[in-house]
Amino acid sequence: MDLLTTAPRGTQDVLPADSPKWRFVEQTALSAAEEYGFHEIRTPVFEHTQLFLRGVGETTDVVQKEMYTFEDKGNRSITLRPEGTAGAARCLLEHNLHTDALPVKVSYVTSCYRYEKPQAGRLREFHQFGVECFGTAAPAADAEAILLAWQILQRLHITGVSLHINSIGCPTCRAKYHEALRAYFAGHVDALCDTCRSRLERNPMRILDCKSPVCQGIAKDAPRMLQYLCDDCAAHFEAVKQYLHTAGIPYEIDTGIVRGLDYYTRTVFEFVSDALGAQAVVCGGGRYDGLIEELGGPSLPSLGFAMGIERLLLVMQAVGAPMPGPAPCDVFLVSMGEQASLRCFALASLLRGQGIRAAFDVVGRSLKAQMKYADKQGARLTLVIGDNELATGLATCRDMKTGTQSSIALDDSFCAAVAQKLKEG
RNA sequence: GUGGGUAUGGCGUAGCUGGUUAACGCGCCAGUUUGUGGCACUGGAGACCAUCGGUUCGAAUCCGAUUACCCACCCCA
Repeated sequence: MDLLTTAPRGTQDVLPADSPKWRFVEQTALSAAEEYGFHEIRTPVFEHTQLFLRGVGETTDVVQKEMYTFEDKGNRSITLRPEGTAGAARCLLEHNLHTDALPVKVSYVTSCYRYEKPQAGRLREFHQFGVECFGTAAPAADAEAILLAWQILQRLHITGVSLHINSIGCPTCRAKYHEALRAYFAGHVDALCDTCRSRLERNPMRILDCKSPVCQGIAKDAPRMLQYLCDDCAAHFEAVKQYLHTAGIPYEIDTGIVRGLDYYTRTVFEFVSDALGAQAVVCGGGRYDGLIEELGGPSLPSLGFAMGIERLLLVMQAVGAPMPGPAPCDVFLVSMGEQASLRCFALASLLRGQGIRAAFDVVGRSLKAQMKYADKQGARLTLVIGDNELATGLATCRDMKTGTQSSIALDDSFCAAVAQKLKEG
């Protein structure tokens, strides 16, 4: 393997042909969020390791085996962010944003880092668009965030996604439920698969989601979280569903949804695509009422969600959603000879000053080769300038679509004349 | 971290019962039009067949290891 010409495992370059797609997705998400009152923040790529240990949870897979953690030269333990919420929460507390009118609503586009085994839709460096809404316990906020996610998917023309929601309760009722689950599965320990047996202690809710037919058979009759929700949690969940109903968003209750990050409480949701393979969750989020306090802040019930940009792009590709490509050249100035080249150089600059995408030959190619190149760049117009044109002060203008040619004066009216030609085309 | 698959010029592929100069399409460069693109035709550049090692008189073709990618588990965006 060539270390100099091969990017590290699980990373991806975004090439010129694709960057417009990225910008389209990011801008669509960010501006939709803005309509909902979420304003962009930018936080560091790395944070103190401690933040993620506390925020994400020490028992989670993400923290235990997937973080890029290192010591800097000042012997501080530093970690490349594995997700966006913890950093956003830290930012909120550090700048006392929560002392302003609540809720505080923020959005972001960030790169995240997780040391995982890469596969389709799963990278070591990946990008998330996310929003966080700090400081409200009301179910309307849950529904609003879900509606925003839904809106973004619509605007990206992503079809074939379904919304799955669940409530995992508050720490109190969840603990009771875990007990009930363990008691139930204890009677079937021997039949469970190896992974599920290890899940029994760590996270028994995961067993409900096991792919093994045997485990599924056992899990079928297991108690459900929803039965164990305390009155407050149950009422909250009901209200969220009511808002969703009002918004006309179709959803299904999926008791298998258990977010893998410790901070989640009550509402959790996922948007799942039917066009992707195993990594089909395109958006995931939920409520995290205890996180801010866990980080040393005040009690500040909050929620948020994140979308994987690479995954969004994959689905868009799969469902044939329209995506922009690189902007084509408007005008290509074909030059012959050194004098003409100097003139084209100046003229191109003038056109660019008017917001026209102009290019000229910087290779020294033949007229024919320049024409060919202009065509490849998608130029709508070519302007040929050689000794004749320099002498007469009239450039030959060729419409690349129709092939018709005309003259454009190389005087003060030049830019306006070119702009007019472009408008006609 | 576990299991399975794949690896040939820039891209997509053929060749793979081992045997002289590794083929095709697209792309790139040039010519057919010595001041004009898109089509067509002609020519050209570009690959020690992922890497390392082994079997053999001889390997892109067989074997092993490594790496990367893909798929599934796990986990998640």
